[in-house]
Amino acid sequence: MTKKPLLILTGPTAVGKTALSIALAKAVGGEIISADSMQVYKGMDIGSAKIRPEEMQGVPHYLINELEPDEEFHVVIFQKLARKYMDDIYARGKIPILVGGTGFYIQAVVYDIDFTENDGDDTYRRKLEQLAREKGAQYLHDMLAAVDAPSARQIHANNVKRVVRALEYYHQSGATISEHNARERQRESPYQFAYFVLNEDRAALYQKIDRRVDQMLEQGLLEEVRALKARGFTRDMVSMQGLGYKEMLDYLDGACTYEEAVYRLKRDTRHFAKRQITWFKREKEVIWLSKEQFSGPEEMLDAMKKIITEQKGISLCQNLN
RNA sequence: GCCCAGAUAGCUCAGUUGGUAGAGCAGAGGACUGAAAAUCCUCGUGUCACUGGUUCGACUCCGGUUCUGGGCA
Repeated sequence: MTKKPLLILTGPTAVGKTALSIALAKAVGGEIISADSMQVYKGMDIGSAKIRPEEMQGVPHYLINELEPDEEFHVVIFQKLARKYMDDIYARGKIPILVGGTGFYIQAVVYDIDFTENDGDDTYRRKLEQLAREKGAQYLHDMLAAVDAPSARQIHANNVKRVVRALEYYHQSGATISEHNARERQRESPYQFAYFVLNEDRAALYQKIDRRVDQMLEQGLLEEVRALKARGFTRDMVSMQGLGYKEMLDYLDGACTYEEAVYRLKRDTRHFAKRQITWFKREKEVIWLSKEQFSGPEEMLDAMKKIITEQKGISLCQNLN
């Protein structure tokens, strides 16, 4: 059986994924699944730079506005839902396009990473977190070293989240996460995929980020966050740890000045973009699209189509959007 | 014009009794396999404003010059 086609369009925040994704979807007969950890939440529009309905131009989008900000969401849920939507899209004879900046989510789908060994009960995790607070990060790391030395060597003691997860994995599966990771790393993708990473000159990207934050503020980011706060959403929720939300919440709570909040939002968004790029550099089989290499969007789109059809052997849909 | 305080890494500043310098931030690189817009790790040579002098040796002491704050006229 031949592998099913899958297109991926990603890149650092603010690079221009959204606009290109619509053009790509229309050109190949695709439907878009958002691979974004923040755009799933309803009411978080400005801060997450969510695509507006009128910008979609009739291209179907999934995993946008599906959850309330206090609902649970993480890779495993993402993977499950993305697969479901992909099946629907294949059934309709269309090509799914993963669009978004969350590299971890993309990896989970593209390489079909196995996450089934966990039971969803988080009492042990809570206990570990409590231990870390009381006895320190080193204590927890020592616990890990006792049961899974290779993981302990790979994970820095200060990285409490990683240490907790490794211990949790061992507790629930009886196996070590280091072995699991090594195994999953060998996986071959079940898809015939083209993984595009849109990128541009670093200085230009940083300028765009600063400008986009200013635009978000003009569009009413503060009001958006104020409304979320009024509905009772707080910093301990994953959604409220998103860029733009945590900083504005700090300001609204009186923890810092407005200027300080804006400064941090810009700075941390730049840091985030850098981390995203680091992730994609490590990811194998990616196709880098540097904006500087093309005269414009049309030329870039032509190049993408060529790679998709000729290099990847994916045939486009006859009934385009 | 006079008095005082500064002038050290892109920015904000440390620098002990003279032995050619170090933090935070910015920036760069990296990790990541159930919080990932999260979490974590690594990376610091720069005419110590300029210029004379004292000294074996000056960012450090003394003189002068320039500039920047603040004060007094």
